[in-house]
Amino acid sequence: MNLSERISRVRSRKSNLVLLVVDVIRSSVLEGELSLGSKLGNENVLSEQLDVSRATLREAIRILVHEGFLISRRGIGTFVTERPAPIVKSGLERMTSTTDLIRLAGSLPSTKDYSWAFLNAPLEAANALGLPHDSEVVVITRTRLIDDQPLMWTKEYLPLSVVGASNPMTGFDGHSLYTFLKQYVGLRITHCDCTITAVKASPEVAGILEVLPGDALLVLKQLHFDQHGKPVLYSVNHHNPGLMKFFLVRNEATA
Amino acid sequence: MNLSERISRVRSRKSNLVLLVVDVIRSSVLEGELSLGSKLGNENVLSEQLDVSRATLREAIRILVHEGFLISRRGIGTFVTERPAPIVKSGLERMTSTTDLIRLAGSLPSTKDYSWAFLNAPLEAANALGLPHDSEVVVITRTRLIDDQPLMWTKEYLPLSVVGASNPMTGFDGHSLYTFLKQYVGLRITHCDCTITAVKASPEVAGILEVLPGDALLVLKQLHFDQHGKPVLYSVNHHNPGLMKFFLVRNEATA
DNA sequence: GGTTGACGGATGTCTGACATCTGACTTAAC
DNA sequence: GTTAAGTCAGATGTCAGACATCCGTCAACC
Repeated sequence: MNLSERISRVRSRKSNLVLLVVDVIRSSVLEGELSLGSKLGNENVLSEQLDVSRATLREAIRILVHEGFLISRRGIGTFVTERPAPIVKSGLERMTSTTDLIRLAGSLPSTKDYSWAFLNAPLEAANALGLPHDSEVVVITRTRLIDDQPLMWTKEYLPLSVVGASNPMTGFDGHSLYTFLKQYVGLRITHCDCTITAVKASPEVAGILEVLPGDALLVLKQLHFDQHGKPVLYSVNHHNPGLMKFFLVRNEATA
Repeated sequence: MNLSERISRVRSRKSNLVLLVVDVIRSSVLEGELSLGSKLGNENVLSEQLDVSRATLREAIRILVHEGFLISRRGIGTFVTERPAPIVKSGLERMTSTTDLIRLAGSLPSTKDYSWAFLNAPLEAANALGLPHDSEVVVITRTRLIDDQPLMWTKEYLPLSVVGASNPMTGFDGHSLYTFLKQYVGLRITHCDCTITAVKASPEVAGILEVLPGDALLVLKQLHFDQHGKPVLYSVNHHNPGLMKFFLVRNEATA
């Protein structure tokens, strides 16, 4: 299936032609239809093939260049970046539901000790979410397991302005919070700011994750944003580094 | 200084007007001249103010939307994202020289205990670099300091096929290995695969980083690739998490 | 009071043109 | 024969103007 076939197939569905073109070109690169280092057709020809204007195509190319998939050289052409095949796609730079991640590894995901409560937000969470310091929030606590081994212990903070003060968690099945927010609250999490650090396991957390007190744990603190750019969820995850490592592709700075 | 003054000041210097406009708008957001959640002028007006065409401005806005700084709503306008804290740009997803990173934070970078030697590559490094198990490599060891406090302890493995067996490190000033590889070996590091984990500090490493034995350390293991997609450098970095946290923007999976 | 529809304003897209850079080729000079 | 300068085609970079489409507002209407 070539580029123009791809685009005509889904064109009717949605607005935002630019993002559609981005997806089409990126898919072609990832699936190997455009080989590494190869040259794209020139913009006039390509825009004709895709049946979009050159301006639209250029906005799409800008994004892909920014992502590191393409590289444009004035006077020469636009090329697919020469990088080896991504080893594990969906590294840390993409948000992935923990459930999916475990399934992808061929293992069995599960959850234990799920509970939620109204609590005053700790200072750290309130600051991140931009709430007054004594605000009440919904705090969700749970432990995620991989093949019945404790993988991560999570605390998630939801402002009442997001889930409402009465029956805030109705409809939540204990698995994917993203899916819950989308289906029952109408919020799509589009990105999050993630801070990574390491701590020694306290006796309580060690018990939960079944490691020794004092063992090193990976901690991810994440502030999630919805489609309007508003912070709607703050989470703190403690990981057992013996069971979970994080992977990431880092790119050369463009400036 | 408003936007148009900014742009006229540096316009002559460089090509790529789009990236210039990106920088100008992003700086305005980060420095607070455009407040969070505020609306940008409409594209026609703004392009006149910046003295660029609307097409150029739109390519710049696309990038900033993609980065999460702006959000465009059709029929309404383009707004600065409501992020509580200005992002430290150049997060983990971009490779940045440690020296630059420390300078950017307004602190003083330095190095101590620099040394290198020919050694047989440990299994882990040999596997990553695709070398036979008994291969000799150049191993560089050093400790990076921020304001004279130990920040990270690094071991870096270079195949002899990269630097040569005779006088491999001539020209290296002990600071930026990237710069050395570029200037003296002709290799540009374009990206790296990075694995993040956490370990307990051994007595030796604790002594080097001036933390307590058993403290949690962040470990980055990185396989660096050159412009041809070949692995040319494997590094293992131990970080003091009290002095260094890693930041990252994670995006929604597009598929 | 609630619904409908017109309207202004904003982003999304298209068209066609010119500017400028790059690599390759041709040509002239030594 | 070798080297240097000049020319040219082709590519991206930028520009200008136009129309399409979506959104919030508000007046008019039932």
